[in-house]
Amino acid sequence: MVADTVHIVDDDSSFLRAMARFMEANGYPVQTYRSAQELLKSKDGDLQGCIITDLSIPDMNGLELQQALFQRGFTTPIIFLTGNGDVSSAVTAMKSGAIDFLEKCAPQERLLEAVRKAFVVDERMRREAVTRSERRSRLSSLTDRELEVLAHVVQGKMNKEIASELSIHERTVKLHRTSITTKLRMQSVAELTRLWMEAGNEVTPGETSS
Amino acid sequence: MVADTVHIVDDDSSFLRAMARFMEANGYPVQTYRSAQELLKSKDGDLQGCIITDLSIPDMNGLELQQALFQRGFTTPIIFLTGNGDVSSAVTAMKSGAIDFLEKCAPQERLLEAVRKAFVVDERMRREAVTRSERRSRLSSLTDRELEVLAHVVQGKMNKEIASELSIHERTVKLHRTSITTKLRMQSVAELTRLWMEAGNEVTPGETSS
DNA sequence: TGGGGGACTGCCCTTTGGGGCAGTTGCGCC
DNA sequence: GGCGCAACTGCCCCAAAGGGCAGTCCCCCA
Repeated sequence: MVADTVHIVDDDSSFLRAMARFMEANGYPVQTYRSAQELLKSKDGDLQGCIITDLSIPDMNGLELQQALFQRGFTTPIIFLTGNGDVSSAVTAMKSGAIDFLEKCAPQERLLEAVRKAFVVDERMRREAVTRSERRSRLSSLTDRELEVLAHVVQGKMNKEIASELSIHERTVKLHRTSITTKLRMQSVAELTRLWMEAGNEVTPGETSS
Repeated sequence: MVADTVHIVDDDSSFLRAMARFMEANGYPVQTYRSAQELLKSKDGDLQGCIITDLSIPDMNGLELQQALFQRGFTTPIIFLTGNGDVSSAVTAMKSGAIDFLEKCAPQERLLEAVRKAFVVDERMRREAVTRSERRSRLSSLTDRELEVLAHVVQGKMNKEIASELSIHERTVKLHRTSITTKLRMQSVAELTRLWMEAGNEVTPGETSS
């Protein structure tokens, strides 16, 4: 798949061609689809870049397409471009996270601006997803027991506390900790805490055995 | 100021009265304003709850009111309710963070739903702002030097490293650390790291010696 | 002019963390 | 049955953290 493509969905093929030419003229790789299904089926991996769709397309309307993409886990930013837009649809689309909702008569500069913004958003979300999953996978290299110990460590507990709460010996806790820091290549509690939080984990206080 | 009020802005006084009655009938405290200025001036502290505004009000339009509130630091959720809405205004409003953009002919249930959502959002933002500023103020009880040391601590550096980077003695670093943990009432690096991050500070790697 | 606070140093002690070495147990797998 | 792996324990050592006590500067403020 080509990186950062403008995916255009519209059943009006002359409009589709014109829009494709316009985007290409502005330096964007383009892929066109005559229906929502066509787009959903063509998902080779994922859709990178952004989607420009008409509100009323043959099989499902644009809002349904938006939902369908969302449910399939796509986060590709969507720009609605429609001839017959109404306030209600526009609001629904925006609530669901659309980048913009333009009428076909809108100035081209508005559209280009939306595309630029969409690309920025896509890039950011993509990058965040990568680092998040990278952190998750690093954590998943730990055994269950090690994760359990780590959960206590990031709460700032001492080895002896962890030991008593897990009903194991302090020496064993130390052993898990060295294993954790070795696997994750982190020496300090501060780094572990950051990794833990940035991987999206919650720091649950638990019972502090006073 | 009364907690969790529905603030209604509209220049049509008969509509304003009707809407006020409707909201009160649904159990919400209400305050009414005949213009944007009236709302902006009446800000006794801050506006708690949500704002329902017409798009076209005498002095400034609803979108301008939204901007004005934003610039004054208000985060009160806004619901637009308009008779003559167009797609473009709706999109602008939603982009700027409006909770909803309804037409006056919309079913009342939609409006109530929007108000409920707005209240939830307001409550959440308010709570987050409180904890954030609470954390900030706790950090601000530290001296400059202590903050400097803390910045190094949350990077997971050892006392001797911090000492050499600040060109002071290790004993002094320890001293600052005890002062920090005493003032903040936190014993562990993990807790300090969390506080640091949740207060919105960045953990700047800095130069790791060696 | 004296007092208080912040930053700093030096000595000395205890607790905690980290880890080497040696060993046991239990589980799954070829 | 032998092998690897995870979990676990015990002993021993060193390094780092934490902190008490005593003291020095320096600056600001009553």
